[in-house]
Amino acid sequence: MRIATWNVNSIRSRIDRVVEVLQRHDLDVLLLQETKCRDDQFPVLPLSAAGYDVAMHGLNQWNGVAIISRAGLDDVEVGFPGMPAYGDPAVSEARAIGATVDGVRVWSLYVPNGREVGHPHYAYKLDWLAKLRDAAQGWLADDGDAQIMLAGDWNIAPTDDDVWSVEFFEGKTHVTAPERAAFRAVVDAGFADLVRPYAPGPGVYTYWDYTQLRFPKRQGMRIDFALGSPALAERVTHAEIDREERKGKGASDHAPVLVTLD
DNA sequence: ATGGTGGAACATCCA
Repeated sequence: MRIATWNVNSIRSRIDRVVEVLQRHDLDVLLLQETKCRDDQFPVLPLSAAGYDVAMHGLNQWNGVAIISRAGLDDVEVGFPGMPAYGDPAVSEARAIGATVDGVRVWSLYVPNGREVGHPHYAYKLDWLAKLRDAAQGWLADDGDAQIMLAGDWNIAPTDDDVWSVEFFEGKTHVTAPERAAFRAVVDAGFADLVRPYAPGPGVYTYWDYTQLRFPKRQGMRIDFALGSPALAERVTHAEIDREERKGKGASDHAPVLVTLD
């Protein structure tokens, strides 16, 4: 089984690339973030024509997550238990959707950006990650043999090797100690980075800002991850970051991250 | 090895 995660930065503006990625990589499952549309706006037909089903969750033009699968979509769940809301009044955002595909519980996750250190959105980000850790820890406690994938845009560069310049990011979000600790807590709960063994750094990224020629200058960040429970991790036979997909007109600012299971 | 951001309610916000 081949599973990928991708921050697509608008499904409506990228649907042709999504179908092409599904076919080029012979994907069974594609987890999307930043679909940026309501469910009724989601372009389902091109995916149906390609043989895929979709479970989507979008409330407005912001955020939005989806799971595309040609291997089943069971027990679809919107949001994880305990997921925090944001704003005044606090509203639950479209940042998490889960489903079971052929015995694998997959989650498409769009971690809050944080905006600036000290901003309410930064506290929200840390709380969201802590609650995700709690939920995921509970799933493993319930069944230590569960095959669980936590994949998506984590908006965290876990180590200095994961940014093009430590100096550039000093004092900015994505690299602060609390964010890195929150990410590490999920790993420590039993969810390993499934991709890193197959895509070692430094200088290996999943995101490049649209501005300042960041991509051709190879100035990116590794912020998109597929983490897996022990039972899932032992099934991984290959993984890669599709850097080619970041090239050309109409690219997302994120690259797809792919995992192959036996 | 790409083209000086891009996407969305098209005003600004968000990333």
